[in-house]
Amino acid sequence: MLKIIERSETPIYEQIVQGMKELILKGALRPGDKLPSVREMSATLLVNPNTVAKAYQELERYGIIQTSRGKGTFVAESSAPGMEKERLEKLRSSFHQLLVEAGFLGVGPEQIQAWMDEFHKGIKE
Amino acid sequence: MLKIIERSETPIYEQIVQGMKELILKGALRPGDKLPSVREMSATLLVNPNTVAKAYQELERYGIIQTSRGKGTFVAESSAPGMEKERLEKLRSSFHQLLVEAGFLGVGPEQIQAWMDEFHKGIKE
Amino acid sequence: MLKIIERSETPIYEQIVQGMKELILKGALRPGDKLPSVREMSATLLVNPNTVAKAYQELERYGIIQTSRGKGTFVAESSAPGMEKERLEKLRSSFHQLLVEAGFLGVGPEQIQAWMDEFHKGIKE
Amino acid sequence: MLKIIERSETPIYEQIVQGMKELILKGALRPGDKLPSVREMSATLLVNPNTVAKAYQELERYGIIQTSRGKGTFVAESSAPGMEKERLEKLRSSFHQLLVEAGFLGVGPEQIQAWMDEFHKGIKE
DNA sequence: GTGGTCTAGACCACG
DNA sequence: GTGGTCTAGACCACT
Repeated sequence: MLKIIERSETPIYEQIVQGMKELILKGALRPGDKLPSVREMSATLLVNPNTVAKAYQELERYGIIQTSRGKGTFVAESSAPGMEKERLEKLRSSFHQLLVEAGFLGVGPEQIQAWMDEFHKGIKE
Repeated sequence: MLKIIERSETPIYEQIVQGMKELILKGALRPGDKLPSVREMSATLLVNPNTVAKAYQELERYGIIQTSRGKGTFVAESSAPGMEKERLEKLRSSFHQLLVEAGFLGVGPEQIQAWMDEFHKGIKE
Repeated sequence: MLKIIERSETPIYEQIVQGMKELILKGALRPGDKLPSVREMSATLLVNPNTVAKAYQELERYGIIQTSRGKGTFVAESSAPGMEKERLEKLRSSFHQLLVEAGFLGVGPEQIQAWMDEFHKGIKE
Repeated sequence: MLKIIERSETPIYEQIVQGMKELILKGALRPGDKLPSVREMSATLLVNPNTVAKAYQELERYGIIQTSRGKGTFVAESSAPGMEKERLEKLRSSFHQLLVEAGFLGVGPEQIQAWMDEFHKGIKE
């Protein structure tokens, strides 16, 4: 389900967070689904348990997953789109910088549009 | 010209790099233009000279600027878009992840499209 | 393994870079091998950690080594010879200049040929 | 006769030194020939006079040129191949490092041999 | 414990 | 005056 790139510059815990988000967004994980335990996950990903724990904490902090003591961790019922102003501004700024990078690599709006279309096809299934 | 956000999680030197890229892409800095000296820049940004130097070296590595010994630093003549496969793939993946984030924040394709249009208006001037 | 010449005109960090390249080329360091940590290396070479770090970063930029957060630095799996046109031209020009120097020192082609043979013997082992 | 690359990483004065050496080695400049004055040279190369002066000093230090007060500077009669042990060792070490670089760029002995042959053709004319 | 970033302050080569 | 290198010492994020 998840693939960790050991040598990526994005931290492993962040890769887990992002991977989970994507799985949920694409519907592979649905509200109420049970997540593998920290130990299981760390075993399958060949990753330090602390790292998985940190990822889960991050996800919980954003209300994306919930832990029920003794039962396990589950995808939260309402992944309420927070629309928090701060995070939104961060997103906007990231996108801005990404477009600058694209400009320097000779990647035009059409290409980005194409990438976008391709991505949203994967979501609407 | 450049604004540094102290508490940002993106390193200062990286902010300088990104800022310069944007200034060049927007045409505020043109090929052959002289950049402020390391010491000047460090004074105006209230940042350590080493930090500015690191940013300049990074920019030079990408062929975006060039330094002439004892004379100063200048915007390179042809920032030839390398179209390097590796960096391109990185960009693509960043965009992918950005769209995941957008999905969780309830930001749809239309909004992103709007941001994109706005950005490219700033370039074509 | 590495020897630093304090008074050399080539910077210390560059000497480290070159030394590591040689060790790898000769097979003393193989893909996947762990490099000494920045702190270790700085201790054994009697050099500032920042200097070692700079060398490691340079090596990483060329894809020769890779760092895993919190784990350490490793020799990259496939130091794919980029065959980048620019670096190749630089090499050629360096060699050209070296031959000029040789001419002035009375070193003829035969001597250079001999050096070359000796070097490649060290590699093919 | 000489071409200066403004943005090269090798200092301008060094480029002049190397260029003169090459001209002499190839026979374009012969013992006894008069060199352009510092002012002339600085004018034609569009370079700071101090820079040319430094190059001339360097060349004189190695006994390659000689200045006669009031008359000008001339190519020395006997560009005696000093065979100084120290410089020779430096050359050898430079060549060694060059071969390491070549190895990483995928440049084999044959290619280097070819470069060498080509160079020596230019000399023997 | 690992590397990454930053500061402060110093010296040097180049033009 | 310009950038390049180096040191010393500090804090932080990641595992």
